[in-house]
Amino acid sequence: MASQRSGVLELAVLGLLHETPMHGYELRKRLNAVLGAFRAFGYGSLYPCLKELLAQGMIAEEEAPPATPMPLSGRRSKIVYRLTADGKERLQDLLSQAGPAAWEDDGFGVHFAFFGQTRADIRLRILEGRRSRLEERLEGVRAGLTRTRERVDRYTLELQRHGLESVEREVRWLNELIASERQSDASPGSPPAGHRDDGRAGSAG
Amino acid sequence: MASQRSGVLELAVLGLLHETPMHGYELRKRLNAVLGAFRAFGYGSLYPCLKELLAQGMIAEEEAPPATPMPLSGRRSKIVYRLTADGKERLQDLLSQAGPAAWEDDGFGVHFAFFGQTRADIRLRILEGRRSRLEERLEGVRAGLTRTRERVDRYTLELQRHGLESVEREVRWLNELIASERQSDASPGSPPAGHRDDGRAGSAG
DNA sequence: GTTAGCATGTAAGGAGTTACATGATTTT
DNA sequence: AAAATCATGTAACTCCTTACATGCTAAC
Repeated sequence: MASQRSGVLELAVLGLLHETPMHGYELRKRLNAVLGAFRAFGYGSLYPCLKELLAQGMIAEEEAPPATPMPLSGRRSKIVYRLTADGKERLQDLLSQAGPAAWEDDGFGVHFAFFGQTRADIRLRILEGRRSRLEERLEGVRAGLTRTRERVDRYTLELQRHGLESVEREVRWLNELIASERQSDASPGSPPAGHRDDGRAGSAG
Repeated sequence: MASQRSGVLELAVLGLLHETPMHGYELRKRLNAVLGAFRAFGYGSLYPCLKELLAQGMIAEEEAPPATPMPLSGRRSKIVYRLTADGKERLQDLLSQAGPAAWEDDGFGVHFAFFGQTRADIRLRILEGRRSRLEERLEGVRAGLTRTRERVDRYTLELQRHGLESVEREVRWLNELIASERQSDASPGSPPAGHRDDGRAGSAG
């Protein structure tokens, strides 16, 4: 066990491999297509992560289908990974945690990306958690702004302005999402997203 | 010499102390007022940084003015730091580097915050560097989007959409800034004071 | 007289990052 | 056959985070 690598990468890898088996290089491209706007990972991060997930038994090398052209000898050039049962369990476990890790800057994007696999109540908690996190941040910055008796130069000010605006934007976005979530939650006739909403969590508040 | 701590914090601390001497606690508040929309630092990051900058001679403990109420004995409860000559030099050095460190996600905010201390040509290079960085990112994500023959669920899609929009927004912001920089650069008579007014077309949304 | 905020720190560790190294496969 | 891209990895490092620890000072 030892290193519990509970970072963004692990979740992202498990989540992507849950959709379909892949090899590392492809994984990285998908990774940067999905999360690319927020963060990027290099191979130096990915391969060690794969190595460890493999050691933990969360993923396994997929045996190549016999139809594929064997390179030459027994050595295959691509290593296709798939999620094991343990890996699926771990993924579900990670996606069920509605804590700071899920709504801080680092984690939010990845968690959101796999909301399709996440229970509706957890989704809501994460969205609300992030929103209040951002609102705290707004307050903090605004407090610093109003208390500005120091002469702040125009760049510092412009940065704060732009920062505030971005955060406000995200809050509005979250508001829409939360409203949308509540709506689909309240109407049992229409399923929330694309596929399955397994285990209903009783009633809403 | 040894550890050269050339991270975000160092620059931020040097930059803030250049404006006015402060003690650690206050420094952290200013830090999170200025950069709070992008990132936050705890005391566990700040104090070690101060310690090292002190050891390097970049900052020094300010001697308290005799008028202040001495606590009891020689022990003072607040430690006010000021920038030394070496520190100012180091700050200028850091602010003169128009490289990836200045336009990647981590560094850009801090560098921008202290543009007031930065040479005009460096400012422009950093702004343009960041813009092309973001444009690369846009291309990467868009490439992943168009090549989406896989069924992506609506959350992944919504995340990409929101991410793209945010990045596009920042690009537009950078465009305005760059235009503004070029303008003030070209007109030596008028200082770059006036912050952008509206009146421009386009930004409906 | 006790909470809340001010103020300063340390020890241990994590989650990637950077730079390097190598070979296969496809395109030009 | 050269160049680009695909594909996989390692070693060393770093900047910061988390959790902990302490005491002073103002407010209620």
